[in-house]
Amino acid sequence: MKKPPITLNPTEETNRRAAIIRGAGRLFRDKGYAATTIRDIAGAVGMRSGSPFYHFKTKHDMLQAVVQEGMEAMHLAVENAANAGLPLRAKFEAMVGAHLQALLDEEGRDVAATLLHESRHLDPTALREVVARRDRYELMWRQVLVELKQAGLIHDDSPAIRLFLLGAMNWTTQWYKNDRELSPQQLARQLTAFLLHEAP
Amino acid sequence: MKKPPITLNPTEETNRRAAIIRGAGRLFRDKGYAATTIRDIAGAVGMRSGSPFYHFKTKHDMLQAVVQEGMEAMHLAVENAANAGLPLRAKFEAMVGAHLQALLDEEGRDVAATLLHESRHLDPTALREVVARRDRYELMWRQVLVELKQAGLIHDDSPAIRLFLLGAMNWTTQWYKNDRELSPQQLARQLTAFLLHEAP
DNA sequence: GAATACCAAGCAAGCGCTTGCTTGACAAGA
DNA sequence: TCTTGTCAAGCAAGCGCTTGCTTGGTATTC
Repeated sequence: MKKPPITLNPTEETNRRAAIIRGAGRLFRDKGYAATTIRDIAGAVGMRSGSPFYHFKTKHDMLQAVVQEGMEAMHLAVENAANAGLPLRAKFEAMVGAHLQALLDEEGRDVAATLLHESRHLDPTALREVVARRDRYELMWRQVLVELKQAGLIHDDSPAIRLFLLGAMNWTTQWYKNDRELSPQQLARQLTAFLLHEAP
Repeated sequence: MKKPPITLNPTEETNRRAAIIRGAGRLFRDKGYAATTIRDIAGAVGMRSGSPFYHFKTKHDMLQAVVQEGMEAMHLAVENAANAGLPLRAKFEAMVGAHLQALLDEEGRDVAATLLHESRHLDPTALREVVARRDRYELMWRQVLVELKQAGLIHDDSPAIRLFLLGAMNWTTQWYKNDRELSPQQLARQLTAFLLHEAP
């Protein structure tokens, strides 16, 4: 049905749809989905209030697009870290680093935070998709925790511990400032060492 | 200015102001502040849409009251645990248990979750108060982490580790179900043992 | 009869979204 | 080369509805 005249680089600034997703993500992260108006989003990309609806059917669809992008980015980043062929301890730290970087780095932190904090405003169908994908994501963490326990590096790999770990990482969106001295990778090193009870 | 006719038990169901706070807290937790309407809140306590304004000047004031109650409950619970004269390890577990219980138990979980997730909708003045109080709250955690390190039970008591710990606990609001087999106290025991690297 | 607690009704502003129309770029036909 | 037609992209205007909040009135209680 759609046939763009020339298939150019989709990251081009000329791609207005992507610009709307980025602007919406930014606003959803800053003020929340419900408190963000279409006029806010349109203004953020230099449009008038009716124009975003040329690219998206509803405001809800914009949220869905932002969340989708957040899921893909996080899953991909951690999957790459898990499959890089690293030895166990380094793999674990790399996964923590990938999760934190996707969550905190300038590029991508808006969509990731929207995924974490605004998914509840999705309709039931879209929410089910998010939950299913999150379950697949957590499988990777379940697996690495099993390996860590088998190696004797931790003593508990139960679901509660996995959720505590994910919580420790996800909560960074609430306190991490990008102007800090600590990079996401340094944070990952510090958290990993602490969890594995390594002496300094 | 306000002078209640009889200072009776404030948990009495006849205290409509407290009922509004509870109902609002419930809704703020479930749908978020911005997505909750005055009509929702009024309906939750059996009023018409204009009546809550007899007890609160604005919707924002309702949020402020809910957050205030959440802060007092959490601070008091953990403070009691910290000052109960327990030995170090037991004190730490008691503090974790108090924090989790305030966050997860039926009574109080709505206001606590609102404190954690909706404070950003407060105006700058009210927000400063929340931040100041949170800083005093975190002092208690900073202190116990220092003691744990001195005792050799952990190897890192830096700010990042403290924030990771608080994040692990705070994120439970996103996954804990009250119909679970695990109570907040059991969760506290499990998390404490894991962090202190205790063998099973 | 004053104070308390609420209701019925409604107002102004803002909301998501729709509509009819304009604009600039591009390609094809004469 | 000039016209003609098409299309993506967006604008101006506004519709119907919801929002937070106000107002005037009314039971009930002391």
